[in-house]
Amino acid sequence: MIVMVSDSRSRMVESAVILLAKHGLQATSFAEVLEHSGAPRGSIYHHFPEGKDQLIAAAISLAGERAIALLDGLDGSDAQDVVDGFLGMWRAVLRASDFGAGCSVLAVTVAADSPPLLAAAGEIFRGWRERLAELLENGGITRATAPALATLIIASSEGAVVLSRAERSFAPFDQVGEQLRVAVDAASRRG
Amino acid sequence: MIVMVSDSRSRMVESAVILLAKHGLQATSFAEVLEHSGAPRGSIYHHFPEGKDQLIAAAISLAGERAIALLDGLDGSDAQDVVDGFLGMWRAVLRASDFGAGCSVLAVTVAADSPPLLAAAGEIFRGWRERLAELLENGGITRATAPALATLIIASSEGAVVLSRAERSFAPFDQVGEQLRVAVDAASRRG
DNA sequence: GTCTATACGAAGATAGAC
DNA sequence: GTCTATCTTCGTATAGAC
Repeated sequence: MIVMVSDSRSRMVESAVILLAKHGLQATSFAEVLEHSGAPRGSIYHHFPEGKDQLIAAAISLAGERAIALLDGLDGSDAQDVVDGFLGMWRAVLRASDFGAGCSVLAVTVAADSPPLLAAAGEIFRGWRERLAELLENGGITRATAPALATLIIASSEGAVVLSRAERSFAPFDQVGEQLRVAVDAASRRG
Repeated sequence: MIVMVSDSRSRMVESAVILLAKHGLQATSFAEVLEHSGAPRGSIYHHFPEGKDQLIAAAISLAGERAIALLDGLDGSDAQDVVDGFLGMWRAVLRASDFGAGCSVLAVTVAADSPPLLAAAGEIFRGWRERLAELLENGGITRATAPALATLIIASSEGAVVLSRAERSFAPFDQVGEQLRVAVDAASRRG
């Protein structure tokens, strides 16, 4: 039997990830997090003595680790399959939320008022870029191209999710996916 | 002598664009806008009787038109120069703000709580995509490729600005620029 | 067009009991 | 670990004078 060290804490972090992705940083208030998670009121500053920033940092850290875990599962695949897997994750987010959700790390980046929180977001993005570059290299892309191609894939995925949310249509997202496949194919041939 | 129909109104809209790009939607409060613009307190609901949403809609509309005007100035250029011009605009935003500002339309998209405001953001993005596609076509890209390539350029620029803000470095932005140039070059050759 | 005053709610945060 | 009560600040919005 596994001991539940702190169930309400993890439920709050989980809810914060979802609320950040849907409504942004300022709208992810303690009141919203408590309602969404069902966690008890009195446990906020017990679990997060440093306040909201600590909760948000934990949330984007979790979101960051989940994306890394997804990437890990794609290691060893052909570069094209790696890209498809990564895009598939974001497509699922758009579909499951009916264009109502995006990336929690991006939401924090564009609204953060605290330098440490912004730096945390930057570290997460950098981790994604580096891990994806490794996977692309393992999938047949040259070492000279993989880092920049990885950054293109992450930047354009993030942007595509925003465009599709705003337009409430998969059209922008799928156009980006199509062009990324062309780019990866060309890079694979060059490699 | 030109009549100043409403100077404080346009100053408020101008300030809202800047504050949205720097601090996001919720942080773009009337108090901040008034302080930044120097507009008088009593004129808020005179100029914007529908409240904050009306101010924000005017702000992203202005930002949208400015980007269109920049694109218009690039019409007739080679596709590669069009892309360089578009990227140059975003690079200037990052540089002038020391990585403190991004895209006001993106900021609204990820934090909007009002469907009309989200739809307004979507229309702006769609307008950019369509105009850029025209320019690419005029610059030598085939009609079959131009729309999707335009969307890739806009999505990846938006994402690259976010990554560079978070990492406080031009590295992600410049990697994306490099890869976009490769993609546009390849598309030009195919055309 | 601009002013002051004010209502009202929500936000983050703290104190002290249990 | 969780509760209630409370404080302070800030947000949007309205009313009515000038």
